[in-house]
Amino acid sequence: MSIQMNQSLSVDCAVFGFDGRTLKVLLIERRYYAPDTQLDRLKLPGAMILENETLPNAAIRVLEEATGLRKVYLKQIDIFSDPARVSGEELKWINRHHGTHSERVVTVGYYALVKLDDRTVAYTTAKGAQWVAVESIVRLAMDHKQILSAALTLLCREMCQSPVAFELLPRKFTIRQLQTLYGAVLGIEIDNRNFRKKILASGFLCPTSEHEQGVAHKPAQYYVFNRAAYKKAVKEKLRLGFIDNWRY
Amino acid sequence: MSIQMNQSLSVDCAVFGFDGRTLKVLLIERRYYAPDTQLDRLKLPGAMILENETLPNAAIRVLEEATGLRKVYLKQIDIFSDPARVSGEELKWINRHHGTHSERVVTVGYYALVKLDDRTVAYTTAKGAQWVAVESIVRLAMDHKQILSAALTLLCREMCQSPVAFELLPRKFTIRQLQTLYGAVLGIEIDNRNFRKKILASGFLCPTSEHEQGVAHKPAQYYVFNRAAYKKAVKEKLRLGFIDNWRY
DNA sequence: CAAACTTATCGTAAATCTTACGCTAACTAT
DNA sequence: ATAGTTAGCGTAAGATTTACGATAAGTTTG
Repeated sequence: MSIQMNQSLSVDCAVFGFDGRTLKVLLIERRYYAPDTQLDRLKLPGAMILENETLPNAAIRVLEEATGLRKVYLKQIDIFSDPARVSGEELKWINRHHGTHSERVVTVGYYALVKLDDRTVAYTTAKGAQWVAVESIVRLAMDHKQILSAALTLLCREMCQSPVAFELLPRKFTIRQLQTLYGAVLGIEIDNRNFRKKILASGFLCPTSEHEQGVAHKPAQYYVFNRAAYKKAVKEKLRLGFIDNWRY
Repeated sequence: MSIQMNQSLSVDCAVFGFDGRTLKVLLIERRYYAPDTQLDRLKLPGAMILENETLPNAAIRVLEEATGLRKVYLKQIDIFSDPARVSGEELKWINRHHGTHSERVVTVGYYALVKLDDRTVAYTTAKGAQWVAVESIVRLAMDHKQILSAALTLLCREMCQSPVAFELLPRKFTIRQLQTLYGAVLGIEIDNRNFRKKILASGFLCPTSEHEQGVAHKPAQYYVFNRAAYKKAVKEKLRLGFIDNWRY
């Protein structure tokens, strides 16, 4: 029993985006130091934590580096502290890549939600990163597939319990877009009439004067998320419930 | 910009217990290495992470050391990674206490729920630890008050969304005990008739053949928590909801 | 251009759930 | 015996959820 030595602390980020149809995650190709090794090619963006930096700040730094965005929704997933989570070739790669001599790397997973607009897509692809449909991902470098799975589980829960969905949509969106997003992430079919009713009843959506254009059906109105109304509502009511709601 | 050196990773645990009236937390008195310093006396149980140990395992180790219990409900609260969260005298104390030379200590907070039975109380008090009513705590060593506050916030949420309350009660309990616990932790008054209805409707409680004895009113029946029924229910239904429940 | 197709948006009624609260039962303490 | 307490049952009003009908407003097709 001894206190550990040469351990490193890193952050890895699962960055999610929604293209209107499916949920995507940002992956980067890692540079091999030994091209003949059988290491997986794609990984989540991540970095070692720096001196005088909190973990959330490290995640923000990684996010800005990867997407060019400063204000993104960020949430911690979990800590991945299995002593063997990176070892062998993977550990060598990390030490080479970062110029460290770590025997162990504990990482903190974060997930981020970004709006997949042209600017962001241009920035990330210019950096050689890729937006990959989440369902199609089978393996990733190190234990990043595990981190991604944990991120997805948490995202589903968060989507049901707080208005994080809006982080994935443009500022102005239609109710149908919101519905499609919920359906895609949760993997469920949603009745559009009841969805609309429930969402509008919340009072968190403000209609704009704009409507869709050029769609092959009745054009839908655009809405914006009213964060102030949400925060106010949280303060007062809203106890979400195991065995349903408590509103005693 | 350099990778950090001499950092340590620790775990700290907020261990909660319920004595039938109020929520309590386990605090330990720390040994001073310089009795004249003005450091706070009480702290949460914690430890440095060992080589070849995951963080959850470190928390389990701390818990067993503090309470003698092996199987306790454990949940991660958050990571406390402010570079200045321990510094000056506090940092000196830590290095002295653990025989380290760290410049920085990142800690992972956990909260634990234990049944405050005679055996556990005897064990902890024999160790010099104390069960302190949560509302009465004003300050703690280092940033442990902050960790405790974060633990409480999370506990409230968890109590509403999953059946963690049973971890704080004896195996056999009355519905009134459960109600008192919810009321105490959430700080709300609960109508006993509706509470009973809601709890029983969940199907997660099994009646036993035993009843209270020697109470100055109609003796209540004892129930046990049916974990299997709960797990089964989770698998099927139960999407808890922002803007209420989704059951489409 | 009319018909077909698609989604938006409004409604409504049945079913289910929540909430407030009355009432009797069964104990102990006085 | 009486008062005081909580257990435990029930019920009715009010909200919410759910399933689904119907019309509106565009584009695409023939």
